[in-house]
Amino acid sequence: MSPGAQEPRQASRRTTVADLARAAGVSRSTVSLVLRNSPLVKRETRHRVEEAIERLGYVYNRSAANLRRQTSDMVAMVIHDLTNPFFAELAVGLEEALEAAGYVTLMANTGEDPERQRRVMETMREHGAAGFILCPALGSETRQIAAMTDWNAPVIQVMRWLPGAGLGSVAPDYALGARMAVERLLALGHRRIAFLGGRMETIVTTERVRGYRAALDAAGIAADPALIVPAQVNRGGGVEAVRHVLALDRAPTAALCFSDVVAFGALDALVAAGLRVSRDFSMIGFDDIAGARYTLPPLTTVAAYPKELGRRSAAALLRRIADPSEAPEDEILAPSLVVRGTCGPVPTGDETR
Amino acid sequence: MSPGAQEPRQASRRTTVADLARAAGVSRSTVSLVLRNSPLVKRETRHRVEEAIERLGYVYNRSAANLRRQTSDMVAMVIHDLTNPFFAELAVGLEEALEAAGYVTLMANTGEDPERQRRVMETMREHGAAGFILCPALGSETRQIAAMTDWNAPVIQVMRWLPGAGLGSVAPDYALGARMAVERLLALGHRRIAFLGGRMETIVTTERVRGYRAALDAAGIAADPALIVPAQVNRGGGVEAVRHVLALDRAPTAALCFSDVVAFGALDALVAAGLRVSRDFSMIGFDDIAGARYTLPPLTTVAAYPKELGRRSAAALLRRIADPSEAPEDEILAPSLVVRGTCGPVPTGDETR
DNA sequence: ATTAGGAATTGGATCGATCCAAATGAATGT
DNA sequence: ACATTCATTTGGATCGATCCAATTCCTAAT
Repeated sequence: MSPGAQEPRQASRRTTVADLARAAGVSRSTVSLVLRNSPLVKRETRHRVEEAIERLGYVYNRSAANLRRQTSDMVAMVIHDLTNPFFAELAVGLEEALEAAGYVTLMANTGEDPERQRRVMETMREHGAAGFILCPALGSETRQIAAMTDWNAPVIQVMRWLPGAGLGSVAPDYALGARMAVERLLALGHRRIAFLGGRMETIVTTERVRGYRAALDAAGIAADPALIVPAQVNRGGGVEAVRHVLALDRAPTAALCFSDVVAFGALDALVAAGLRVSRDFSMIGFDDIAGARYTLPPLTTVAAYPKELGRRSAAALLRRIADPSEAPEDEILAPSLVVRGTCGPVPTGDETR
Repeated sequence: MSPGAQEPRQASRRTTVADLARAAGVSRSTVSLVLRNSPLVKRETRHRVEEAIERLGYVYNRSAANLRRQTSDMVAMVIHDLTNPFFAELAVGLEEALEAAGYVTLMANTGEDPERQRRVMETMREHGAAGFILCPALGSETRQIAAMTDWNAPVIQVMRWLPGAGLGSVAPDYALGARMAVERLLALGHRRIAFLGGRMETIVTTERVRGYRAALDAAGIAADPALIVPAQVNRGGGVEAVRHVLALDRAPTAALCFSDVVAFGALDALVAAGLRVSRDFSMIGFDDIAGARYTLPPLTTVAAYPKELGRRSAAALLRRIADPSEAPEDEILAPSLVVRGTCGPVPTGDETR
C-alpha cells in the first residue's frame, strides 16, 4: 500500500468472526461452530449466522484457523522438471487427489538444481506444509534429504528416490518394465539388443539397465557393454545414440530406449539412416506419454501410468499425515507393455551376424 | 494425531520466538527484529539470537507472521491443462519468477471444469492468496470471474481471457502471429490456404482466425469458409482436418494449424496420403513447443515463448500486488515466425487451380 | 413449582509473530 | 554532574479463529 493511495472500494478491514457475531447477535464461539458445521448449533441460530456471512461477504481465514488448530491443509510438491510431459501428468494426478482430500498444493519446479530445491523446501516448511511430495533433483544429497525425517512432516519420493534416505517412495518397477520389453524383443528373435539413452548417475537409468541385463541373462545372452549407450534424455539424445550404434561393427537389430522421448529421436535417426522401423530395426520406448501412439509406426512402449502414480503418492502421503507413526513404505507399481507397431521379427540373416 | 500414538521424537511443542528470547536472554521483540534483519539490533545481540536459532532448531512461521502483518506471500496459479506442454512451460516460467520474488505458488489444475475452477479459487482466496494467475477454463462465466475485482487481490489472465471481465491479461498477439504465418505462405505463391484445428468458442481460435483472414484480405483474396476447419486441439484433430481438406473439390496447397500439436497430426496425415511436405503441401504450426524442431521435415511455426509469458504474467501480477491502485493492463506479446522446413513454393500448376 | 439433564451458547485464553509507543542504555556536550 | 541525543531494547496489544471450561437456556420429569 503506497502512502498516498486511496482504497477505492473498502477502506475498512476484512470481515471477521467478531463482525459476524455482532451482526447475528451471537458470540464468536457460536459463529466458529457454525463455520465448522458443528451439530451443536440450533438450526435457527445457524441460519442467522449464515445470513450474516452472506450479507457481510465474509471470507474464512484458513491461515488463522490453521495457526490456532496447529494443523495445516497445504502439501508441498517439489518436482525437478514439470516440462517433462510425464511429470506434468503426474503433477495433475497428484493435485487432483490432494484437492479432493481438501488440501491445497504448493508447487515448485527445481529444474534439477539441488540448491534451489533445498531453498524451496525450506520455505514450504516455514509455510507449515503438512507433507512433501518430492521428485529429487539430480545431485541431491542423501544426508540432507534424510534430515527431513525430523521435520515433523512426512515425505514421499516419486519416480526417483535416494536409496537409504529412510523416507517413503512411490515409483514404477523400472527393472520389471525393462525386462518385459527386452523379453518381447528376445521372443521376436533379436539377440543384439541395445539400451539407448539415460544417465548412469540416476537410479531410474540404473534400474532400467538392471532389468535389461536381467532379461538377457535369463536368456543366456551376455550383455555387450558396447550396446549400452547413455545419452541425453531428450530427442537429440535418441538421435545420437542410434547413430552411434549403427556405426558399430556388429550393429544391434533392436533397442530399448530409456524413454519415449529418446525413442522419438531414435526413430527419426533410423528413418534418416534409411532403415525401416520394425522390419529392419525394432524399437521400444518407456513411459507411454501422449505422443507415443502418434509416431510412424506407433511406438511400442512400457506404460508407467504417471497420473496413477500421482494419485498413489497423494494417497500414501495422506496416510502418513493422518498417522505419522506409520512407517515409511516403498510402493512399487507394475508397468505394462503396450504393443504397437515398432517391433518385428529379427531381419533374416541378422540372427547370426 | 491418533489418541494412543506416541510421538517418538519430540513430544514438546514447536520452538517459538518466546523460546528464542528466553534462550538468548532478550525480549521477543528483539528476536523478531533479528528475524527480519533489522539494522536496529546490535551486532552482538544478533549473534546471540542467531546462535539460539541454530541451537534450538527454530523454524520461522510464515503463516503467523502473515496473519499479524496482514500480508501474504502466496500466489495462486489456476490453469486449465497443465499436461499441455505449452502450459507446463508457462507454469515453470511463472513459478520461477514468483520464487525469485519471494513468493510461493499455490497450484491447481482445473481440467477445463469451471465448477472446479470456482472451488479452487475460493479455497485459495481463503488461504489469503495475494494474487491470482488464471488461465480460465472453457465455459467460465464472465460475470463470476469479473466478480473477483472485489476480492482485494489482483488477477491476471494468461493465454486466454474473458473479454470485458475488467481484469488484466498477458497473451501473445495471436492475430499477428497468424497473419505473419499466412503472409509467408502468400509470399510463396499459395492462394488456397486452410486454417486447421481449434474451437470457435475459444478466443484463442477466433483471434488466430482473425489474423488469418486479415492476411488474406490484405492480399485481396476472399477467405473460403470451406477452408476453415475447426477440429480437436490434439494430434487426432490434425489428422482429421487434413483428411477433410484433401477430399475437397479444390484442395488447399498450404495450411496454418491452430497449434503445433495439431500440425503434428496434420503432417502425419499428409505423409499417409502420399504427399511430400513442403514440396506438395506447406504447413505452419503455432506455439513452437519443444517437439516442433524434430518433425520430418522440422516444423515451421509461430513461436509464442511460453516461458517468457509466464515471467511476464508474474511481473504484471507482482506490479499490481505492489500497487493495487494501478489499473489492470492487457499485455500483448509479439510472436515471431520460426522458419524451418515445412514450407515451400506452391506446386507448379497449382497456382491456378 | 422445582429441578435434573441435556442442548446450546459463551468469555477468555491461545496459536506465533509483529506493531507501537515507551523505556532503557550509551555516548556526547556543556 | 547533568541534560541531550541517538542507539537499542522492551512489554503489551494485536492479527483471526479455535479451544475449553463454564454458563445459560430449554424441556421434561418429579
